Amino acid sequence: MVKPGKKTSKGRQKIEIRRIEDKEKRQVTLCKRKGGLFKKCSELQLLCGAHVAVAIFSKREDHQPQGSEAPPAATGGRPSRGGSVFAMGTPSVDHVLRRFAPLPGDVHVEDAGCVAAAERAAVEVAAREMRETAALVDAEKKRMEAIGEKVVRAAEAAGKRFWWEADVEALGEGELPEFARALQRVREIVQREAGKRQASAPPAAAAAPWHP
Amino acid sequence: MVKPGKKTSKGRQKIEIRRIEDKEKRQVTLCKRKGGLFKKCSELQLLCGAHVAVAIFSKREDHQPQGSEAPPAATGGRPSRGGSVFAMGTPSVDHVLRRFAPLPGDVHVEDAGCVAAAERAAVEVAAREMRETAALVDAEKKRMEAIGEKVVRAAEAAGKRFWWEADVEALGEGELPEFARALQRVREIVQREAGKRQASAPPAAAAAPWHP
DNA sequence: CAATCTATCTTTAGCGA
DNA sequence: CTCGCTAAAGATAGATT
Repeated sequence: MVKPGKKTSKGRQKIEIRRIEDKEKRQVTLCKRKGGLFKKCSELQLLCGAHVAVAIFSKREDHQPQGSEAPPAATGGRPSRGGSVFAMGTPSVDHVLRRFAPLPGDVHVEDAGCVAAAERAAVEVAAREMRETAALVDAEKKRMEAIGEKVVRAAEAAGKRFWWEADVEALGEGELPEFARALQRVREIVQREAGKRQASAPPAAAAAPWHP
Repeated sequence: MVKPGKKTSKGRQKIEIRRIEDKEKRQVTLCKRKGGLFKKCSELQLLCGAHVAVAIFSKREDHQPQGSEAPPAATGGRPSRGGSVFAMGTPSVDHVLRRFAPLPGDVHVEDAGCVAAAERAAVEVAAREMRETAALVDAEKKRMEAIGEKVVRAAEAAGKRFWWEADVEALGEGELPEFARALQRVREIVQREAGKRQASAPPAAAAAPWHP
């Protein structure tokens, strides 16, 4: 049955494309538009056969005056760092994975390969985010800034865009099997360095390596 | 003046979300929806303060029976490889950069840092694309496949997602200045390998390193 | 937070240029 | 590949559950 005279809602209202000040509204809008954006990506891939990768990084809203950097294991294992990252890759339909999500268990991997692209973007954005977050926190400010700066610098130092992109360019399309090989070697180096650092570094604060 | 009786268009028609078979329509739709998607991203960033990275890779349409692998330098310097990559990063408004675009000169860099995220995604997708393209071409099929396979393998070999992402995880948020250092070392290695390859490889076919 | 509902506001399919 | 036009399809702000 229809309900003739019941005009319940006001319908869609026009809004300016400026930052939504109301924290709650902003959160709701993010949630809704995130879904819409993913749908658009999915459609674009289906309609045109294009590959699409998208990543959304929401800043953490609260900048609670730190001091309670105690491992908030209660939240799910992930400490209070950045916001949440939502990413989607093609051709997977709506594969959403939440890195740094409040719930560590809600990650479903259907097609690791396809997700890789989005993952990359997500991590990159996350890295940049760290630097900005550092501006809010004060205790680890310097350290964080140094990290962010270094990462960015490494990119710029490569000449232009991103170091490995430049490499790909140089290699061209004809030859780059060595590239893959070097890639693995890199990983070893980085991990070794990471190992050193990890060994000498105190298990301080909220540095829980979150178990997937 | 209005033109009262002139109903020129049929207005938006409903379509199914399946691959558009008509090549031309597909192209137009890609173009339009790409714009819409970028706008959505821009709005999301402005409204919610979120960071967004998106990359779109359009496959090359024609799978012309190879045999004429002659350097198509006439097209603008970039050879006939993949399709086009359109990427956008935040907080830059609508920064679109066309990697592998037909016109090598139309790249404007406003904020390298912000674009990095999108760039990453773009390159990643491009890499994957190469492998698929290989399925069409026959002459270089094996070589291309090997490349794609290796890259993907390198990623998986890292344990999970992508090699450097895993590294970032391992490092946690507390320490990773070494990461940046290793990153630069990587670049050297890769470039050295690339140099070898380039030196020994013939200046064959369409391997023009497109000058930015 | 996520799902619904409704009345708009926004995007875009089809055609041309 | 991009841009303009028009009208219908689709997305979503605001309120509610």
